[in-house]
Amino acid sequence: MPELPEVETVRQTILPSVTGRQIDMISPLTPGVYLSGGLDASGSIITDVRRRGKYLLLDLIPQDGLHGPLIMLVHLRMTGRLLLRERDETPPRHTHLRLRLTRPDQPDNPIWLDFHDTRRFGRVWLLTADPEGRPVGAPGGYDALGPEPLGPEFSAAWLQGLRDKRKNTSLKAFLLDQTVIAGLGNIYADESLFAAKLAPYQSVGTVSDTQFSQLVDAVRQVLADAVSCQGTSLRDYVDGWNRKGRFQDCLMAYGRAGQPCRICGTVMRKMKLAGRTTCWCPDCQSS
DNA sequence: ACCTACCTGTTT
DNA sequence: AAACAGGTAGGT
Repeated sequence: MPELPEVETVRQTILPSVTGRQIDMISPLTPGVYLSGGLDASGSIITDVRRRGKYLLLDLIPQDGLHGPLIMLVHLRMTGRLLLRERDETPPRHTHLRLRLTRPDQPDNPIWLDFHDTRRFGRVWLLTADPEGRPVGAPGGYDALGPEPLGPEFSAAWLQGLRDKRKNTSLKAFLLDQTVIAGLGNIYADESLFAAKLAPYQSVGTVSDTQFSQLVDAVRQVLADAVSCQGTSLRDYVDGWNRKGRFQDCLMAYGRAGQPCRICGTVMRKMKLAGRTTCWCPDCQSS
């Protein structure tokens, strides 16, 4: 489900409700989903919610004075959700972790934050933080993440520097590689290539400097638009208050095979690339 | 770079 | 019954 715009929207929706609250109870409901590594989050105060690629990081300060800062690292994978609740209702099916959160000055006015995941691919890790606020011992992909696409290090120069090493890979596979760009998935890779007017099967080695520059602009534009629409809700995705996004109404490429291109009217096509269904306009994206 | 596995639910 | 779904890790 969630790519950068959806994860960012979840971050923004839960941030004001959880910041400053204390985790006064933590309930793992399904074995294997919450990996605490022997650490204990209960009693910690949540001081911030950050995002890196498709990961969310809840910054925690333990109150026992015995431990340094902790980070609760969350990856929603395909169908994960973080849901705020104002009542202690029975956890719905597929709820795997529940946090009870109170304000230290209002201990009798709790809210709950549930991790819900139909397919159970998602994970929540509890990790220590290093002095720079980075998680220690994060799962494999985290430390290898490439630049944030909406940040300054993501540039045509960065992509050009990868061109030789990755010359034979398709642009689609390139954009899905989290070490190249952190946060794109199947939807926004297709949307970015459409916006850049580049064919998804074009090999990286044949992309010009000008085209890389167009691609950088396209990725930034698409992601910024999708964030401002609070993400794409096709099936499962909702924000922290169980609300759908609106970007599904703005899709130009993803899921549009067989339908007319919204620019030129040509019938959109699809092919399998990097193991994922890929949709493109054979006219606008001819390269 | 490709496969398969991990899961459940929905659509064909 | 089979294919497919927003993702990633592990093996080849």
